[in-house]
Amino acid sequence: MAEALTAEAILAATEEVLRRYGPAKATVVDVAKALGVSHGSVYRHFATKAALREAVTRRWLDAIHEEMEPEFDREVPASRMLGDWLQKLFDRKRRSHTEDLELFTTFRTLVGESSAVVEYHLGHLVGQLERIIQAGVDTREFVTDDVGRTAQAVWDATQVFHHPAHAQEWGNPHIQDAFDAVVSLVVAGLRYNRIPSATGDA
Amino acid sequence: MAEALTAEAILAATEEVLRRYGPAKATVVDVAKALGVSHGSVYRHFATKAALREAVTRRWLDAIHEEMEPEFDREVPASRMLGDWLQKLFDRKRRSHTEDLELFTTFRTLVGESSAVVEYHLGHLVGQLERIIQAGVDTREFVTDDVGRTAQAVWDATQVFHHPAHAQEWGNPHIQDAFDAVVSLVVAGLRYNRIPSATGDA
DNA sequence: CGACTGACAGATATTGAAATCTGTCAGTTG
DNA sequence: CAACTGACAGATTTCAATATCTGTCAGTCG
Repeated sequence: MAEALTAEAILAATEEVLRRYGPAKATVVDVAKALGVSHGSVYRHFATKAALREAVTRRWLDAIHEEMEPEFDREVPASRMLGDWLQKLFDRKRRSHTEDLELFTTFRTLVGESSAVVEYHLGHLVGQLERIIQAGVDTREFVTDDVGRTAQAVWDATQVFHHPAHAQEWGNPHIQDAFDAVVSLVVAGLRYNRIPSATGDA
Repeated sequence: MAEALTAEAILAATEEVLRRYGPAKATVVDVAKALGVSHGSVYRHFATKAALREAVTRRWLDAIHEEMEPEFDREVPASRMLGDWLQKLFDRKRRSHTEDLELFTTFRTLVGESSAVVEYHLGHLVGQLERIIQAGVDTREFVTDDVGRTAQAVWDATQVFHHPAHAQEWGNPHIQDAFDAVVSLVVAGLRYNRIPSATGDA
């Protein structure tokens, strides 16, 4: 009674409950129980269970945004920045998959529930990629007609290394080799690539 | 009674039953019923239900091999062959997804059941890619230190356009654009790519 | 004698009744 | 009066009984 119930406290409790029981068993009643309040109170802050889960998902994804935010340094070539950024993303995903499979699975389920949040998240990451590629274009290291389109292509070409549907492949001992090969291919492509625009000419 | 029960007839009936009832409902009893025999007879030809399903899967995948077999023509540049091959594979997958979603889903389920067959299938397709890339290397159109490794990289980079886990994205109206962008990037990479070998130097 | 049947045991799937959960809201409390 | 409770209706999930399926094999048939 001493403290007022905040949205933040509910989110923290929800994360805890999700981690404990998994996405299939976690209920709003569980969250309320963990907070020592009635489940009706939770509904003062989140209109539905789906909204509550979505808020947790958004929080998790925002943490990734922040961690992945690229730092620009004129001394570092764009190809290096790009490789490091992709490696960092891959490492993060792979680590969370191997070190806490249960949480990873929970996360994947939640992500599958709120496509709007995910779309925003993906757009944000591709935006970071775009800025790195733009830096490469500015220094003449990369060549492309359409930075946004190319950033999306790089994202698409590396899906195997960050899309959760491919998580089981991340345990393969040769996966780092495969990653290096794809990044190398993509970087080579960026050095001399002119993607014909959808409406443009050759 | 006139005709003896053949493995071939059982496979055809199994395909029909799978198409009709889906992978979850299709039973060995259904297959036997469709053939007008007791289900015990089916077990004379296939040791288990899993083996039966696997045989159907192998058959389907073999049909893809055959259809995808590249034709070599010295007049056609390797980049064109590669693009056409990838486009053909993408079209085939996308078409089967949009035109007969139910069968596609059934197919995906079966594929998920027999990893050994799938591994063989993937190896076979990557082998076809390898031959195309080798043709490009022979004509100096492509540059690479390791054709097998590069073929795998091209495969990995285009997963979004053939891995069934990404099927829902194939309905996106901009998917062909995304495909073109990735293929263009990959082809540009092949024109000047030296993937540092795992143990080699820069 | 080789191809097939049909009854069987154990494993798996289906079903429907009971329990639990979600979302609402009139009422309680400080 | 703002924050919360707890009882409620309808939706969803659980669970145990029941039915079906898989895989085997002794026995039938031509």
